[in-house]
Amino acid sequence: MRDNSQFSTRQRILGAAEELFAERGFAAASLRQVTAAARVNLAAVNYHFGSKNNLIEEVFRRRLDELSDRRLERLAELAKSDSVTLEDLLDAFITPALELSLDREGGSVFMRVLARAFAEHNSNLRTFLSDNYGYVLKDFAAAFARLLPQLEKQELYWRLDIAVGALTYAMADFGMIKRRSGESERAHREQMARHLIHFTAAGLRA
Amino acid sequence: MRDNSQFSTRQRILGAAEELFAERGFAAASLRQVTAAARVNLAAVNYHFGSKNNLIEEVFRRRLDELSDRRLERLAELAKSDSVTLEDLLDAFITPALELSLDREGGSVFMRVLARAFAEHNSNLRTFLSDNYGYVLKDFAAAFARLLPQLEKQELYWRLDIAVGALTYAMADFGMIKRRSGESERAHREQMARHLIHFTAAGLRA
DNA sequence: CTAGACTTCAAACGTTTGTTTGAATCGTGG
DNA sequence: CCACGATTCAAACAAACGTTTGAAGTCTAG
Repeated sequence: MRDNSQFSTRQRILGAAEELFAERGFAAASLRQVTAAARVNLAAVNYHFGSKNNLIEEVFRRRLDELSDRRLERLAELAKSDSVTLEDLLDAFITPALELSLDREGGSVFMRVLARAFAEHNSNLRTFLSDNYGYVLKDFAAAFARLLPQLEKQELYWRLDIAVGALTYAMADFGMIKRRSGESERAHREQMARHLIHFTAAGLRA
Repeated sequence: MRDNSQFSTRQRILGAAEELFAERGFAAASLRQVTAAARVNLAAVNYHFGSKNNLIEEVFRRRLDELSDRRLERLAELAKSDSVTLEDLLDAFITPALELSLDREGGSVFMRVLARAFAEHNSNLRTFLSDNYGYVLKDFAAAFARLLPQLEKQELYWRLDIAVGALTYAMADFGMIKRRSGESERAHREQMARHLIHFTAAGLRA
């Protein structure tokens, strides 16, 4: 359990909600569990966020605003160069997520929350994420298209879809590979990102 | 909504539960919603299954017993041949899932339920699935190891982990690619499987 | 120091949850 | 045709849910 006692009520709620959403899902994590973990009053959620749904969206906003910016920054940097590889492009997408997941304050937990959102097939959440952060994926898709001109559009979309799946699943640590005993969390995640780029680049080029 | 009126109470509950678990998740789908959709009495769940948790496990058992058998059958067939490719092996794993998802009675829905299970990180569900069906993955992993002898064990496990992620995500139809208007569900899913095998084989070989 | 806004708090609201109960109904073998 | 086990049913249980309330407490600008 993270110790957020030095933070404001708002931040403590967001941190506790993030952890419980990752562990139990959005529906199963109750506001009573969240406020107990954050050591704040139950009514604080509705005071600071209005509703549970708004709290969920705020959990995403807090991380995704920065993550999206960093990804687009890296993409913009690559646009200056004229010898961009597939690996560079994947790196621009993955490294910001890796850095977030290495953040001292529960970034890795958030990647699990993000993966949960993909499982919520018809919910408002998908709409919220697509409306607010869909442009990032669109920009990257365009960059991939320029880098893989031999692929038909439809063919490219299939492969990108599969790639996003692999990325989502892996960054959420849903897999069976456990961190080895002597290995730091950081080293484990960096290896994961390295394998992810290697694997996905090959799949896209195939 | 499927019409299961010709089936027994038990089967109707399993069908309705499968659909609602896929759509809303295990916690958010209530027994009242399930029994209403199945048009049976609320108490029928506890009469036939004992508890909600047992119902959840039974939803998996109903599909996974057969799916696991089919996968291992295909794997056994490949063992007879002496010119097995990576694509053959992936096909042995993917095609049974594809056939299940093309089943008349909601097989495609089940793949979404299965993907939900991966998001349940610490729950009993992961243990239940690993204890009862983990041997399938183990057998396939051994076959992949024989086919990719140049890869170190650890390296292979990384790639298989990523491949399982791509498979899970894609077969659950979590991605953004929608079925084209003129295209049948069957054709869409067959294309998906084809791309999946192609992409994953390249990633494993890379 | 006080007025006024901001924040926290315990308590309660009406719903909904999974589960249990005992009676009613069904279906079949003797 | 009756009896008995299997199934279905409406009703109720305590517990947990998200949300609202109004008072108590905290903090800061004037």
